[in-house]
Amino acid sequence: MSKLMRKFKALWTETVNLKQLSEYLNLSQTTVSRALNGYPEVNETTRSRVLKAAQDLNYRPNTRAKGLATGRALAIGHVIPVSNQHEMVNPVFGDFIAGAGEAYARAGYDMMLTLVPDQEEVRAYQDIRARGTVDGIIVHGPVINDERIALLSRIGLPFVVHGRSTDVNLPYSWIDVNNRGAFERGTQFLIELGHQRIALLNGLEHMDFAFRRRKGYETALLNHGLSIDPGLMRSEEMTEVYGYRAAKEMLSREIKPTAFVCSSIITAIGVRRAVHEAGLVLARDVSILTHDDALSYLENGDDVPIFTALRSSVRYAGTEAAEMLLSLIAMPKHAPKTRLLEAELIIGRSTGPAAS
Amino acid sequence: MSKLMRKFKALWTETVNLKQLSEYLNLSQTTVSRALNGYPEVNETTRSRVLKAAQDLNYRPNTRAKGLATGRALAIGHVIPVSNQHEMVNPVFGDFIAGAGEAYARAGYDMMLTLVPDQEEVRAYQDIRARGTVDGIIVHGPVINDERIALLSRIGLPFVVHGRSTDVNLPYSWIDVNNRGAFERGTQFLIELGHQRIALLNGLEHMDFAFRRRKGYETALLNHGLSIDPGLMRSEEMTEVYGYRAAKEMLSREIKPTAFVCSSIITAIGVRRAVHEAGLVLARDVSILTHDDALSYLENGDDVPIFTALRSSVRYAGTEAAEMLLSLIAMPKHAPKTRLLEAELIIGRSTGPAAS
DNA sequence: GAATCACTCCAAAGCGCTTTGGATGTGTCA
DNA sequence: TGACACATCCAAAGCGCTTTGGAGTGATTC
Repeated sequence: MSKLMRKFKALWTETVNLKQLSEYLNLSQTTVSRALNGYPEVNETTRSRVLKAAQDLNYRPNTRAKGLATGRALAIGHVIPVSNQHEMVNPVFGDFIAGAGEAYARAGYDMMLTLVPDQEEVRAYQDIRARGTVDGIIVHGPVINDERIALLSRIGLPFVVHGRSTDVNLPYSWIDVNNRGAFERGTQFLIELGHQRIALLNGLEHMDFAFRRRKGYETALLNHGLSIDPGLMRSEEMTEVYGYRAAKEMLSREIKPTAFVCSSIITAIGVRRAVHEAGLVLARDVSILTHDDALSYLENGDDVPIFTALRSSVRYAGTEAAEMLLSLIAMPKHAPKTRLLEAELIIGRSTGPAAS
Repeated sequence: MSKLMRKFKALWTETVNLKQLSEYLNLSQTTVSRALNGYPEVNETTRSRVLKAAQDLNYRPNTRAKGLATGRALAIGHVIPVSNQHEMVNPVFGDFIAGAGEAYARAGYDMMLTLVPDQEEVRAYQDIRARGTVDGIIVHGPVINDERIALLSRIGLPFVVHGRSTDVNLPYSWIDVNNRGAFERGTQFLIELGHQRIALLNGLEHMDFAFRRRKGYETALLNHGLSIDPGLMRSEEMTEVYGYRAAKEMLSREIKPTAFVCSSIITAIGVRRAVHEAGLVLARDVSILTHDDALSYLENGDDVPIFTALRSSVRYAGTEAAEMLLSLIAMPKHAPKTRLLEAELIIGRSTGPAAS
């Protein structure tokens, strides 16, 4: 090990910057930078010298400086709306992030999180844009007629929506599950099992996904000549207690529903609790069908699914969304991309023919 | 509106930078910068002129440039280890982040997420340090004798651990629940109800929290002259199916456990399913006690808790961790801070006297 | 032999901000 | 009146990188 190298080696845990690296190599910063970034105008032998030295001295380019110079941030923002009334963190978020994170890691991008109270949305997005910390963002939790879409288009920040927004007519990029189709299919499945009184325990219906699910549910009922009974429909934050309470109430009626369609496994678990407590048997007396985001910590059984479910991996959606956004950033003038995922109907042990 | 102002107003959705702002004001960049950052050497009337103009022109300092100049990133990193064997995203993560995010927002910090495969940890942390994207990090999911702590101390990046690491003797900052104390107390509670055969469905015990919980559980047993039966102890990823399977197996034995201590509500839900399926009645035939992270989407009932639980809000822990880290960054030469949170014992409807 | 070219390399400008080290003007005191 | 402090402002350097516009070699071509 040369003297010079030792001198630099001493800095090992410190940060070596481009200047130091180029001094060590007796090359200009220009050449070193080009060698590292794969530009052609540098001799291959020098390039490998540079690469070796960078490795040895543990060189990492400073992200901020690089960003300043290139105008790109090499980071993607995830903006999660937090409502003051509903202080709930979307349980789906962790898995989505995990999926997206993989894609970012592959592409060398960082992931930036911002929690935005829903009154401050406009301000927040402008902030993000102006401060230039990210090259694009993923929009979470779209509602019906979501104004963020117009805003983001206007300020020209690339974005992909996880979900869609009914009543927004601008073109924009999104990835979504076919919620309507899935719930129509699921409901139909129950109808074909002979169920006539099917309850819907939906999420908050100003959220676009929940709105679509209700449409699907209603479509199936109408298609089979069943009437839509508002008394059998609920729309709330999808907690366990919500499922429990709603089911308990409905099951205490004179005329009970024979099946429940839930928007979340967690809610379905609550329904199951109410069913047990009422002394009823699942799949025999009462059927449950639920949407299943295939969350890693909440898998729906294993070989034998617990609940009959409409399954769609939110983690996969995360990876896909990330990749869509990255390619959007790479080709800014490209038309918006969209992607509709189909949910799979999984037959589990929570459904059976309607009790006669 | 002046001509000049209109010219700038046109840029509204564009970004106005310091130079443009200072030209608009006929002031130097220095003065404008100082005015905005509250330095004393600027006339109060000019300062308010500047502030007004910044507001009008919608000026936001570019984060990267600011970071380059100041050496601070104004961002905190959250590093989540992802194991290849266990592709699970910690369900606790969302709530923790929500809590931390609040603190960051108040302090004007951004939040940066990095998913790190566990073989690449050393490299990843050095990367983070060298690239300078964050001023400090929160370490998630500490294991026993976690080598990240030594690494981070060595490279001199401020950090706070969410949890602790047994067998690490360096001083470091952490915030943790008193897992051992909580599980000792919980187990003792069951013993006092007359339970003798108490099963433990723990998380993965190389994780520090799980290790501590087992210690607490064992301590309580030993304190009351009960023996430790490895046949009643499990250590796995805390899923619903895990709880179900383990409980189902144990309840099919000749000599059944009369109570279960679970490390997660999700696992407890699985146990409950097995209990029902075995035709047993909760709290009468079998008791369940669980740790409860008070997750927003998985609340343990409402006024009447479903499960008797050791409750500790992970969201609160997030806020506290963030604030600890921020103050650590503000005062770098300060001694490490530590914070031990006590879990609250909540009596729910899942426990009762041991069946005789 | 001069002109051209490809190949390597470099000096310096610039990204948008902070901050150092003055410069200028104003008031105060002897 | 001059000396000094104080208040207010500015020019320019610097943060670590990329990138533009050459410069210096040999080798090739006519």
